[in-house]
Amino acid sequence: MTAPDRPLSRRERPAKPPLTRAGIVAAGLAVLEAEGMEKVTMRRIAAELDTGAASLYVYVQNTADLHAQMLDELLAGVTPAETGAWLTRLIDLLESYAAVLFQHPEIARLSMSTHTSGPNYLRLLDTILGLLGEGGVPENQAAWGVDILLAYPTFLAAERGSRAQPRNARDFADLATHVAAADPYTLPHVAAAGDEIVSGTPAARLRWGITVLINGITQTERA
Amino acid sequence: MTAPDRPLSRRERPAKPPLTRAGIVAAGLAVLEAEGMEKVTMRRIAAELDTGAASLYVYVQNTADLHAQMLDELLAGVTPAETGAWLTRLIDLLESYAAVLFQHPEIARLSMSTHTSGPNYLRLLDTILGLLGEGGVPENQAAWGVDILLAYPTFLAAERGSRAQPRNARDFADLATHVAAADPYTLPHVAAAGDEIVSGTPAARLRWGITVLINGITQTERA
DNA sequence: ACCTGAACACCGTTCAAGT
DNA sequence: ACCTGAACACCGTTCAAGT
Repeated sequence: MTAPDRPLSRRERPAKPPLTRAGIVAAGLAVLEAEGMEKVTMRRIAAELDTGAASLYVYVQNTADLHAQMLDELLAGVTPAETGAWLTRLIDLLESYAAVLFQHPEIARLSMSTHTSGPNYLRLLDTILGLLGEGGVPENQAAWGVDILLAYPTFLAAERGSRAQPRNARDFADLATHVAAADPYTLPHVAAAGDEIVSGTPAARLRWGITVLINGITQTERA
Repeated sequence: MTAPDRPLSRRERPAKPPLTRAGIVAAGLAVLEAEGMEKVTMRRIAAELDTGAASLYVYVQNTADLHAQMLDELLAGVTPAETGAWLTRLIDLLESYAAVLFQHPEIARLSMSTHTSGPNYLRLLDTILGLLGEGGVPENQAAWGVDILLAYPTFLAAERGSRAQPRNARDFADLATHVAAADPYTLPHVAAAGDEIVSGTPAARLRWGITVLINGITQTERA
């Protein structure tokens, strides 16, 4: 409405913080929180920082690089309890990892293709290895086991993260419908199991799943 | 070079097969095979079928719908052995599922966000439930277990599918580098486990992982 | 009913030109 | 060295107009 008829001088313009890699990642997370992953584009983030998309390329290699950085930043919040039995600490840690991913299913999806070896991810890996070691799991089983332990929360989150995601909700309802309508002749076992297949809250399935994985890792020797 | 100076008449033009949903899915798979997932776009597929992108929307709701359809089509090749012990048949089936996904990591990645409840997916579900039942696994454990059994191959394929994928290969090498360079003070367990973490062929890790999951599912009661 | 071209509203990334 | 605007080469999806 009251647009000035000349460009603002440097003194008058609101101070624009300098671009940094961290600032770009933070802006990316802000957009993610506010508008979801599909709005996390170079152009949108640049707008957030009051600049052009091209300017970001001084600090960020490409979109994949940015996404990996964002994921690692989110993992900063995943920390273990300091006391307690190794098993409860491990389950808690994995549930907290899952919680972060459930809040950001799009990032969970991304983390399958765009890996991070950022400091927070490595710390998480280290903590899990430590806990498995405490539980007496042989080192070679633990080393391959971490991968499996991190995979399942990621998968569950990607599959049905809680963020309002019309497409995904519809897909799952779709599966439920197909399972309910399964022809007992062509799909006898699906028809027999019925609701059981799609039953349970994500939290309940996660908890059981984590136990399954830990039991399996503990009890399965490597050839 | 020798372009005709008038449009070809209907008789002269090479016969153009009519558009069908199946034809569009097949064209999508052809493009996937030839040029990779990132080229599987509405426009590219339309070009393949000698038409415009808009024409596809008569048969396909949107990109997600198309992708789900493509995935289900790929699963047609995943079929179980007819004889043998339930355990070896189950392991074989999961390895064959994994093999398909390893050849199409981009589809594996996609299948996390875009679900299919297509006929082939449901058949796979049914077969696995049947085999677990044969193995004496209680029905409620089997019903939640299928999800876990299908998750791990998907995750592994998405993570390091074999198709030439410069970004992914670099990421994994990156992780290996970080693991190798892990500071024994801040990351003691990673440093101790060292190479072990990134060791083994995908096939070997997959086989051990499947065994881990089956053992866990068999031995973990549901509350 | 099916098909089409053109348009709309976007993308990531590069690059020459500025400071 | 950093920043910018403009350009390049794309996207998915919609829609009025044709057959």
